[in-house]
Amino acid sequence: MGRKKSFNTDIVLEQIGQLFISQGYNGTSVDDLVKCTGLLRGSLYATFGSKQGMFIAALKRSVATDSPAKWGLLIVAMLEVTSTNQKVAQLVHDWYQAQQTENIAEEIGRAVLAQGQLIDEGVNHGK
Amino acid sequence: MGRKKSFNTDIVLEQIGQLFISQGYNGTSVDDLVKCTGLLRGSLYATFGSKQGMFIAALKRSVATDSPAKWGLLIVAMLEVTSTNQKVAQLVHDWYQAQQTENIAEEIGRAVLAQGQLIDEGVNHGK
DNA sequence: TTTTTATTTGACTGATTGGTCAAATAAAGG
DNA sequence: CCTTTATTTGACCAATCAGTCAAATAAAAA
Repeated sequence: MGRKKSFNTDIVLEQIGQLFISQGYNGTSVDDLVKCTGLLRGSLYATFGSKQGMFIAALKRSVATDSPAKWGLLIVAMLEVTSTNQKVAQLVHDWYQAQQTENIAEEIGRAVLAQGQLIDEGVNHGK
Repeated sequence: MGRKKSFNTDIVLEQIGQLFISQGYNGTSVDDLVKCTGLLRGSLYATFGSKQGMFIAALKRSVATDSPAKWGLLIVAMLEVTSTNQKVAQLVHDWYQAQQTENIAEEIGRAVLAQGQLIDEGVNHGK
């Protein structure tokens, strides 16, 4: 019943996540998200409710699907969103508790260095 | 000659650095910096030229004095500033090259986890 | 076909952003 | 004291921000 959605939510969340990773949360405007998804503001707000809703949806999906984007979004969350958004703080906390990765700190650190263009991501770290 | 500065630049840079660390670069407005330093916009701009100038001055000082704030500012730089500011990219790059810390990635990762309130900073990491 | 429901469209808003600048103020030199 | 130089003050500005909403559109239900 009613009109059909004209886009694939998973693809849109992928695009949103990539933009948040490359520009940060506060460095990304809703206008930026409009341009990168090809949707209009109204559709984005109708679907996700708010900018924080867009971020949370992208973060949830990346964690749920264990996407590689997960690390970037979790880092952005910890540095820019956690302190002002309880829902995100909870999500990150829950992820951390369920975490099995051997050395999370090192994994995160290398993602940060890669974002800063100091190392190439995915390169095997020499002892 | 001329009027004397009414503030201590080192103290102001310390305050600015702390705010950038806790709120991120784009999450911190010049109004925020005005409030936290007690100076007025005009004085901040007369001294540092721009918001980026304020960040760079705080980053340079923290690296030069090897302040503990160094890690937080370098992380904010890598995630939010490096990609749009060549001067900051150069500063971060130069720091990385001169770097001697054994496992930088792990050090950075733990600072990120601490910012996200997932671990306590300075706690000795159990194997 | 008509009604009902869901989505799209994009113009609009009030608040906040980084940055400017003329006037006021204070210190030193003559 | 008067001039010169440096800093402070805070009102102001255009641009951008996140968010809203009435109207248009499209699909299913009756």
